[in-house]
Amino acid sequence: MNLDERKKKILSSVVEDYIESAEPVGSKTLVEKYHLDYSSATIRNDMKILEEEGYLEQPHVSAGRIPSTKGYRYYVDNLMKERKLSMVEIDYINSTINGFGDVDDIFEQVADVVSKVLSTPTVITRNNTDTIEHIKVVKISDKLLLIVLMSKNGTVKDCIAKLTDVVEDNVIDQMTNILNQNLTGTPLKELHLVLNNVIKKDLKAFSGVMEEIVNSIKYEMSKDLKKLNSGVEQILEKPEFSDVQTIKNFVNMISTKEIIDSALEKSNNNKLSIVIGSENKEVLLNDYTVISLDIEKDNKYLGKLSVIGPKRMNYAKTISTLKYINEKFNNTLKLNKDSKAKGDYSEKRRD
Amino acid sequence: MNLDERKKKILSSVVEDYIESAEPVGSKTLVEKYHLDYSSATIRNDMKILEEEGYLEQPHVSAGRIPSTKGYRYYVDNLMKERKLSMVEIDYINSTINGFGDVDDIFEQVADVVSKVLSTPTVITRNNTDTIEHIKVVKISDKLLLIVLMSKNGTVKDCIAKLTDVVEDNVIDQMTNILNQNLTGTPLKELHLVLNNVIKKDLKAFSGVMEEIVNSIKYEMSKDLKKLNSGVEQILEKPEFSDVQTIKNFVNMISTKEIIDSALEKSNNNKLSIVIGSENKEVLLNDYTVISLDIEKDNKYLGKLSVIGPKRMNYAKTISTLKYINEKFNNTLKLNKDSKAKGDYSEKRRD
DNA sequence: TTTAGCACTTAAAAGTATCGAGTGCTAAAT
DNA sequence: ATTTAGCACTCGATACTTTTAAGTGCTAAA
Repeated sequence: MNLDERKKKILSSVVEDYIESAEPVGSKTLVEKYHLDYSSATIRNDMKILEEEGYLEQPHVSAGRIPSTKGYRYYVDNLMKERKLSMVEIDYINSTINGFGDVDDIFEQVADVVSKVLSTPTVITRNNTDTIEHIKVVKISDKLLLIVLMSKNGTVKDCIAKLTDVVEDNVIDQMTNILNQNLTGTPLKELHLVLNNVIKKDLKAFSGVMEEIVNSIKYEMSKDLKKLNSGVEQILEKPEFSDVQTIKNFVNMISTKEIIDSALEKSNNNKLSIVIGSENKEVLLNDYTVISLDIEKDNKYLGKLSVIGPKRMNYAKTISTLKYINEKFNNTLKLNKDSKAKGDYSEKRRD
Repeated sequence: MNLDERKKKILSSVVEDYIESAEPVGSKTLVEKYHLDYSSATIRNDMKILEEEGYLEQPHVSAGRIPSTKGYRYYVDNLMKERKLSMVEIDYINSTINGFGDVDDIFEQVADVVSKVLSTPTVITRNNTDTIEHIKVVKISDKLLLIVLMSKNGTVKDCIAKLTDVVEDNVIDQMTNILNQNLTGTPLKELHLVLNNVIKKDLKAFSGVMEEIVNSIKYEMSKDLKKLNSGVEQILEKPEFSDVQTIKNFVNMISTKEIIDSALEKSNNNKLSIVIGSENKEVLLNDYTVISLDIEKDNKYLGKLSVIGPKRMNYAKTISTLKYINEKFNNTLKLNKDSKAKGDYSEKRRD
């Protein structure tokens, strides 16, 4: 596992050249483009050793070398240099994320920007360890209720329940109380289960009304938290997508919820997770790399931002972009709720 | 423009065979597969005339014929037979559209189903002639307001405004009144203009608070009303997408907002609009057909549902699917608001 | 340990040959 | 006047062959 300096230089040059050119890298290229003060024959010998050790691969005998998964991994863990974002990139990010809307909206904006800066598809996943903090029911008209769900980490979700009959105001207040008593502290993930219990316990008292509300909440929560933010147009321009089958597989892969789920699952235990090529459990992802960063604000987990691209992606740029976004969340973005607002609900309800 | 019976039969057979097979149709195929009681030579003569008249095209001299835009147009206007949806299709549609959520949600479900049934991308556009009927501002916590916009046709939209300072309840009531006085009846399309005026007139009185609210509303309204509901995976399996350039162009086209806008604009004056190939103003759409249907309920325009596919799409099936959806809106789906609820706002406001 | 030199391998590009589906036209048949 | 059999012709598609060039691995010398 310990490579001498020259081999390290060769490996990192191969990785970087291949990331840039998408062409297998030959010994001559290395000598000329990178400043390796050795002859091409020497480099060739080293490359052969690097191949035998599993860091490089050769598409065919008369081609240059490309990095293997192990090669990328070594590069990412040991050789990669940090890359600062350029002012242009920073300006672009800052001017596009305006901070309007709820946390979901902002996440969507972020994913959009990231996919543009990196020319690669971006997946966002929102917080799923969050819990319900408070529920509010607002009567919009006689047969229309707006249900607002506020979570501990500051997300606000709302949905509309259509009633079949007119309901008295005090009934709504009673129901709101029931919902709050039963649901406060419930993880969003488990909300549907708890709601089933609520129905069983209290349905009789309020007949169809509660059922409507519960159904609406369930539907709202079932809407997919994972969104794929395009960038597909852009990735298709990359040279690895020059044959029809690759494109089809990629488009299929990226539209298959299960695959995206599996990709994101793997990264659960690390703040910054990099899963390269065949390190992905899912076979269809074996030619791709998934980089995810947990987005946090004030030590609260807001969600995961993931980038899916070819193995040959710009690792340094991707990572620094994600980190910058996380920084931005902590330093400049104000979110829906600041900590001082906590606990206000019970005292000052107006409805 | 008047074709004799035999030529009509030939044209419709060419169109239908080509829709099915995606291969240029030759005279022999026509004689054998369709029951044309003439020799292939006779058919060839007629095909030549149909080509001279512009209904058919020949990719190259030793190939069969494919329909031209004019040919498809004649087929759609004069020859196409109505096609009833199969029970399987109807069941699938009915079981997938559950009617939960607001009108936007239902439209999204519908687009999803349609793209699956037709194996082709579907675009939905929501109502943009609708007007504001009533605005409600709900205080969620000290520094968080929920603004609910109700439109005349029953859409409910809402957004969240984050305040920098705590605001008194009566101030919120005053602001709500101002908003309602100024905005009731405003077309959603023009909302941002009117909001600018509101800021100018009333900003001084309520400083930053109103600005926050107005910005939130603006942002919410600026979110794209047009959504592209995938189906891209499926369309790529069709034989016209067998070369990389076609796929890239298509993916680019379909991700370009301006192109989609232009496609939908054209259909503005008809309930059912069919724009075939080169009839599309936008050059990039010249190989595609856009079919749109205005969705209405109780004579209220809810939005437009559009399907984008290759010229070689199943016109009859597409049209009958769209019509079935419209019917479904009228017969079985209940929406947020029924007409009786109208006018309730002013009398019974609880806030 | 490094390097010059060279034979060798192979994918990709360019060129060539063959095949066959489908045509248009002519002349004969209805 | 209309229809049809017959046939030469065209041209894309497919398969096969040749050429080219990039890059290697090995050997022997520095």
